[in-house]
Amino acid sequence: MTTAPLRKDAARNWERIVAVARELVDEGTPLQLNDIARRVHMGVGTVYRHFPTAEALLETVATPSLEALTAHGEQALADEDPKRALTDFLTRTIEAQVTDASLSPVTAAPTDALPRTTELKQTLWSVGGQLLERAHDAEVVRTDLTSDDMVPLMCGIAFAASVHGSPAARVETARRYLTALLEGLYVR
Amino acid sequence: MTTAPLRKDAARNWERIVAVARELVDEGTPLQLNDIARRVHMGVGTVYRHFPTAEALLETVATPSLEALTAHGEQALADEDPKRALTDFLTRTIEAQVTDASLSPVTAAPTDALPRTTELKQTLWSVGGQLLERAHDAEVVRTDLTSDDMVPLMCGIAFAASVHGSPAARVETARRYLTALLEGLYVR
Amino acid sequence: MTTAPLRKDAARNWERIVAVARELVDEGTPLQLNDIARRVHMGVGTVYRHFPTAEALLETVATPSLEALTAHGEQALADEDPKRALTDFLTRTIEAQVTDASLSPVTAAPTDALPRTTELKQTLWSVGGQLLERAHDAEVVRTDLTSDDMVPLMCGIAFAASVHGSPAARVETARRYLTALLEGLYVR
Amino acid sequence: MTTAPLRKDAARNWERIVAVARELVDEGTPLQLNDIARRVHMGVGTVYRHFPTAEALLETVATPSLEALTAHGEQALADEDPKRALTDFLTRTIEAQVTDASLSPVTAAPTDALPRTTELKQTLWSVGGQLLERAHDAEVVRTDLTSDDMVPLMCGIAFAASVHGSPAARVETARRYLTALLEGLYVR
DNA sequence: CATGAATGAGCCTTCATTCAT
DNA sequence: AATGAATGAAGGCTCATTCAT
Repeated sequence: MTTAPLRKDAARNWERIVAVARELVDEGTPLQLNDIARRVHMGVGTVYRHFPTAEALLETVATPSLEALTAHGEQALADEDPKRALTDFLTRTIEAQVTDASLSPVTAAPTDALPRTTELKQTLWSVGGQLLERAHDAEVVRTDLTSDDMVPLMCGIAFAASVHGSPAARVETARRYLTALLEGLYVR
Repeated sequence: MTTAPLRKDAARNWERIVAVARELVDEGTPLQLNDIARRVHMGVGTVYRHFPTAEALLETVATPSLEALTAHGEQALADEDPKRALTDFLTRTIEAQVTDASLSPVTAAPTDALPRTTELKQTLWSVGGQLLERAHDAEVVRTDLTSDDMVPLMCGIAFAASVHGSPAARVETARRYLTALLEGLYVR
Repeated sequence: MTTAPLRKDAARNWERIVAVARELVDEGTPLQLNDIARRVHMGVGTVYRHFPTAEALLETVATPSLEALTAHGEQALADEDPKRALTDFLTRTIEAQVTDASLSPVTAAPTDALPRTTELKQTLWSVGGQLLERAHDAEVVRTDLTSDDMVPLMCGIAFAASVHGSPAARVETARRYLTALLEGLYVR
Repeated sequence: MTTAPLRKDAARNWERIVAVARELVDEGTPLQLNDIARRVHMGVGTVYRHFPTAEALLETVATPSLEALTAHGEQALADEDPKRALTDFLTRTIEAQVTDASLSPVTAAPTDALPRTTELKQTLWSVGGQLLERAHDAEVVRTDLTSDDMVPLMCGIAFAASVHGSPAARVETARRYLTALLEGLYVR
């Protein structure tokens, strides 16, 4: 589904690489294609064929989360309460960022390795922008923050939660920070 | 003034190393002791003698900013208006973080290379904590954020401002983000 | 034949590295992987791929001698004369130690880099132990030296022969020292 | 007493350097003049002035032991029993070698840094040679080992005792090895 | 004499990437 | 397609020795 339909064995290889990369991301190990090749018992060349750079692999690992976020965002657009819609969306975004270590670098990167990533990120920004705009229009949020600020702020909160916190407490911490920010964001 | 009085020539070398390191930090180049030795035309050993690790050098570069922040914080403690004191302190902190690239890593690091750094960071946390506590007591801020959250939040805002923003606009962006956060923080 | 069947070109490289290492050992030069890479005109990485540490390379160089000693030891076990068997074995061991500079460090090392080395050393100790035990049983040797003393004593004699002797005379010297020791060892 | 009478403070420095070097030798730390300078709180230059090389310092550390051995040897020459005299001398030598880590390298070194060392070593060889010769004349030892073999054999035994043995057991082990060797040496 | 800053060769090791098989 | 050997630049760090102060 990435580009061209892969042969069955090639597809299996692709899956195994991504699966192992996912594990590495989860345990905080940096992705090194050599390392991964060893772990999946393939030649480096094979790994390079599937993923020309470590970034491409990382983005592939992040893709499901990005897709899920996008889907949620689109559902939120269907919510008739603009404030709730925005809050839900941002909460999910933050939770995902804090939970999935592949998201922060991919989200914050100024440039992407895969077109699919660019596409997803744009959709996400767009959805976020629309949600914010609706909230603006409904006069439930202040107007000095724009849709361009959504991504940085979410990254910032995720980052804040990762400073000095046990990984276990991160989700809770991030929620608190988001709450504080939202309190500031909402018109009262 | 750092530890022991250096000989005049050694002091000059120390200065040159720190100066070059400062430039590298400003242009976003990672500090590498070998690299620095080449740039200042000294043997690696000389650089290693002055700064046993890259972290020690980075902290040395960051020290003046940390000292300035501490000084400002202590002035803020003298302000009789708790809200203004806190706002001023946080604003300065954020401006410094965004302006001086050496601050973020040093601030966020769980462990320090130099005792002086530890000392300054502790003072800074302490001052921030006191300012927040006063604001609490004066009932001008919400109580669900504690002094332990100050540092992460400041780091988060600085990080947020560095995502997707031209360096030029960063100070302004960071101020806006801080304002939003403060709006959420302040009791209304 | 070491671990996995290597590709032809890789095998050739392996051979060249070991050959050069052999020369260096013979001329008393310490093994340094960088140095070897330069001498065999390969990238450092290639040498590191084949031999992760200098110890691993040294043990590889020593392996043939260890194998030969083991084989001789097993032949000696077939000798019906316990005294002659022990004498032959120790004589060969000493000659090898004095002749091949890779043996002493590998033999004396408390820990090994390659499993094969551990295996060979254990076999060797075991064979030596059995030969000594037989001699004990036949009451041809004193009982205050045990099989645990064989290795140290052989190392000691080899070391003694290397003190103050021209390399040329070492084998002869070592034989004389072994003779003296055996005279003391044998019951009379 | 080394070369020229030192000024009082210089003498004190000399003593401190040697004392620290002694400790390092005892704990198995290699002698590095930089390291020592730091430990005795002197400039490297000062240490270098007193001891131009690490070898010179090591020999200085070893000197008292060498002197003691020499003295004992000369006493042994006064013993009218040639066998006992030789045995005593060799026993003491081995015990010293095993006990004092500075002796082995100095004894085994083909060349010396200090004239005093050369002198002491020669005396020691000479005394050992005389003791052996007397034993020869009294027909209590075999004649295929000569005085030139004394030093290597003592070094070898000390080395053997240091292979695979807990430091605590070394003296005892070395004594056993010496006994075995002497049994082979003595005419029966 | 004492000091200790400076030197820089030299060793170790890693890793992204290429390319022959 | 797959393999994995080879590459070598790059970075890290140590330490014996010199020499300006």
